[in-house]
Amino acid sequence: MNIGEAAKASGVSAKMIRYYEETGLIPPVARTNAGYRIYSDQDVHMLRFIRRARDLGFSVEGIRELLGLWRDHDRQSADVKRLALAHVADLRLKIRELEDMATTLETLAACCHGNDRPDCPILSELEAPTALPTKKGTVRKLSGF
Amino acid sequence: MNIGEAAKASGVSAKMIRYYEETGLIPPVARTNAGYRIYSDQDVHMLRFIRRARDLGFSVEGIRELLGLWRDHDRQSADVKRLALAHVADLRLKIRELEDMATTLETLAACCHGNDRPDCPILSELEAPTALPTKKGTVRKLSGF
DNA sequence: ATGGGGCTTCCCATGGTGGGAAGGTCAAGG
DNA sequence: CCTTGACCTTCCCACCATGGGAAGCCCCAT
Repeated sequence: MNIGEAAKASGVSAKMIRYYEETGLIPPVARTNAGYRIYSDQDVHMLRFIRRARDLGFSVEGIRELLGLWRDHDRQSADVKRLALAHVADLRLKIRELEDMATTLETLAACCHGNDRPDCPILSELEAPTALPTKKGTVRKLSGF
Repeated sequence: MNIGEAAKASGVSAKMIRYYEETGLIPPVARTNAGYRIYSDQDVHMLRFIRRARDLGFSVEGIRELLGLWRDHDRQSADVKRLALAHVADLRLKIRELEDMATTLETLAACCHGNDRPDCPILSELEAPTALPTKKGTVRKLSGF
């Protein structure tokens, strides 16, 4: 199977497949005499695994660990669970950060007349923060997503 | 005021201040004979504005628009409100995506024994997705945050 | 006058992803 | 057999916002 077909079959773009190979997330595949990469159904299977993990928000590093466990038939499911729940914790943290931003902004917007006059509490608050419902002292750093 | 002092006073790192200047988010400031940047209280005021907007998750482009309105004393507060609410919509969308990922993973983790045996529904589902509570056909692309 | 801590610019890296150029290859149809 | 178009290869560049670090200059206090 060509890289294009593998891409279509797995949902991972050809560009990304090459990238994953280059960075060692997946092992180099066989080549034709002309240098074309050849993919087996097994390979596509793995690519779909990766794709699915990306869908769930795992970083490439996280996927590296997942793949390790996937390939290790002596793995302990507790390890997988730990990995998954750690990722959930990351997600929930990020969600809380975004939630705080959204509610703060909504509160401000609700105070804004939204008319043709220039006075606007949103800008005022950006100018001089007045300790609004943003708890825990301004999170901001989107903690590396 | 030196760039270092301005950074401390505004909460924006010196590196980022230079970057904002370079990319035209803020106008170039005056320099000493030796080429040192000099910041006025006004400048620091603007930097704090920027910092605060970043805290609320605005992109630099978004901030560019906000700054435009901020400087425009004939602005209409409706424009600010529109900008803010559009951003809230982005945030909420992103939140929903992350939420979906988290609940899917939690559901899977709940099905995993988490013991020393290798069988694990999390890996199974990554291998061959079985239409779990991920609504709306796998969002995945973290829509450009 | 010297030393330490600023400042300057410039380059590089991150993480995933896409775009595109230059060149080789393959298969189908004339 | 040759052309054409669709594929493949590698390589470089861009994004966004941020940090790290080097080389070199500058300012102030001792």
